[in-house]
Amino acid sequence: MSDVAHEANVSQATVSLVLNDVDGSGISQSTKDRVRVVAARMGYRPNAVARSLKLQRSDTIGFVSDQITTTPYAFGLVQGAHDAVRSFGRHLLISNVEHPGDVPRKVAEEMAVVELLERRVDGIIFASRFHRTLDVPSALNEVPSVLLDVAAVDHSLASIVPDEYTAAKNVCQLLLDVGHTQVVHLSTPHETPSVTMRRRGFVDAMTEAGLADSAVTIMGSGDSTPEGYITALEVLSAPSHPTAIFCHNDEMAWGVYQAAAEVGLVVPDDLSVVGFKNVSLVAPMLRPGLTTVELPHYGMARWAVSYLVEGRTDPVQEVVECPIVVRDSVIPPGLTGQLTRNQENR
Amino acid sequence: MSDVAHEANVSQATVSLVLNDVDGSGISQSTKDRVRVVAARMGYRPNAVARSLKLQRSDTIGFVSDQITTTPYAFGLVQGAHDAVRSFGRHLLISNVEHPGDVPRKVAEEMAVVELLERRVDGIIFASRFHRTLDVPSALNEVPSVLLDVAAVDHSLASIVPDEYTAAKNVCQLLLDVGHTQVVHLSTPHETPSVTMRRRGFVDAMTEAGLADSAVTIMGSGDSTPEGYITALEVLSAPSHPTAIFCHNDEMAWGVYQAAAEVGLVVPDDLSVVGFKNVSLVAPMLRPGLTTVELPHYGMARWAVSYLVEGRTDPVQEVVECPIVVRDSVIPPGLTGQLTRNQENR
DNA sequence: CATGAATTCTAATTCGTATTAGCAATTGAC
DNA sequence: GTCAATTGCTAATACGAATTAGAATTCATG
Repeated sequence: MSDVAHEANVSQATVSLVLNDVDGSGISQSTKDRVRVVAARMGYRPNAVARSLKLQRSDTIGFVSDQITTTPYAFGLVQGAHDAVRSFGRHLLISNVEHPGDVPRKVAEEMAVVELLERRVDGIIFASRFHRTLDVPSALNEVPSVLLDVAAVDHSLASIVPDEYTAAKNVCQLLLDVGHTQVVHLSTPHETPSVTMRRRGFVDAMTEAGLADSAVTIMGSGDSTPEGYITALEVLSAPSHPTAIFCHNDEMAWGVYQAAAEVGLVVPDDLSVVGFKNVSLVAPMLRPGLTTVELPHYGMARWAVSYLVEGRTDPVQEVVECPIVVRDSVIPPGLTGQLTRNQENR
Repeated sequence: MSDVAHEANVSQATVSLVLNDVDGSGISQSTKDRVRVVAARMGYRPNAVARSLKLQRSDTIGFVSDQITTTPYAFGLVQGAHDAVRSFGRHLLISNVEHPGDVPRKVAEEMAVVELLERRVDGIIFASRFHRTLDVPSALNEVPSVLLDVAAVDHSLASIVPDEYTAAKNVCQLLLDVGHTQVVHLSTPHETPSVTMRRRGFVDAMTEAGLADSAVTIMGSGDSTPEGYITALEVLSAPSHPTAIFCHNDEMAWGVYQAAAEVGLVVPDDLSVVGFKNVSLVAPMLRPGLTTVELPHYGMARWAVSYLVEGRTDPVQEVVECPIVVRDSVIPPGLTGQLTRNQENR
């Protein structure tokens, strides 16, 4: 900047005033033009580090997560945060806490936050790959922060989570609406909010339909495709099998498709299936397309960024609706044979 | 730091010397202890921005990509870069160029790089979601840079790409080794290095096996699962169908599985299938598990980071080997009925 | 022509740290 | 008791920009 100033025969202050378009600076148009031309000619490029130091603001947001950058699951979160941040002219500093290695997770998380604070981020988004309850790093209180998909034990920080309970209830209702009465919930043996809320949504939907007794929840040994397959195989091999299955997630739903094919059942003719999460690599690729619940990760992350950029600090607890994505895996029970499978599945 | 200095009755310089453990500084042990205690008690946290300004080094690496952060495909690249960077005590500034919107891609890329330069990153990794040839932003020359999965038109920058040609040749060889002679390559109508190198690998493997005449490459209308399905359906419905299919990627291979099921063919009994990319959400989840090629994205990204951290600037053109991941989708042709499908597929 | 007002610019300071030259006090040697 | 060497610390400066108080010049007015 000094070089530009010298070359344009003005002071460094003038260059700063011109390039930042400070109004009320009273620089004559001719000087402004001259400075701009010289700066362009010399290829002047502002030093954001110096700028940050002076302004006490880095135009950078920290993003701490567990496995998000690392897995193909919740990349909508990073994507939303990244896009939103860029649209505000800021940048994203990502810190993934995954391999705790020798240090316990809690310590690793705290360290990640502290490192971001040292870099003077203007705010921090603390995200989880799935909705869970956490004892959140205390250093988060030193800067505006938002919890993404994380239910904190105390509610002193703003947070945004999906309404998985209502979503689960709604997809189940969708099954009930077309006439299913024998619905099984294929769940997974974890006790995160994600899991329990989906279970509760299922149970409540069934109960309200007067089907409390037939609301069967079955626990697989995990939440992946092969685990869904194995569990579904048992369920579907039994003499009387359900006419619909509500899966904890799309991956397990795929396992259900595989198990159904194995025992000669056709989806959706003999078995309706719904998933959860709308995994882009799975749900739309299955044949027939899987009806599922969309977790609005992208929008949630955008909201989190907006919250920080707007300078808010109030501890709102946002709960967002999850839209149902209807595809072709649900039809009324007992329609077997009435539809020619190959044709109606596009 | 001044506050700490004042509280410990020393100068700011002393605090700096102590906290940075400068050797040869000649600070007495007692003073060191005192300073450290005071700093800890006051919760002193260094300002990385000021540090960067003074040291002319940000300990930050820029990561520019097209769709990586955004899609579940090549997340191994971000993951590797992130982990490597963290292990060196640095941070990653991610800039995804995707929605060019009103500005052309080239301009958007150049802008992304320039923004990173303004933030004084110590180096830039310029990555692509898939291996392709690009006219790379010229601003990359102003800072140490590595091209990841990008073949630049000129070779002035270091780059690292997978050896897709050899990998393709090798998987095809694997099919030939077990006895297949009627092999079809299911490709996609793009002309990126990824696509052409896999095609060439296929053709060369076939030619070297004396099967040049039966080396059939079929182009789908795209590279996704449904597109693979549609194309495979045609291929497999023909009176005489191949005994093995080499797919451009895992997603298309899944489409082949679906098409096979549709026409009553069993994988691998009636049809062997190999994919490419080892997509974690697909290849291991298919039944039978898909034999495919692993693109070593994680390791490539780590290499790129190491290159930058080591301060290298030589324009190496690294080409890395892609391991084959053997699962259960390949067996010799003509074994139909000899294996009981349900049992051997785990 | 003097005075005040407006215009146009600059000098000086600041942000928080790293680093070097050098000062003061202590110790050692004779 | 003197000088040199050593120990232990500090003052001062720089990094690159933003910002403010005010200087220098021009203009308008009576």
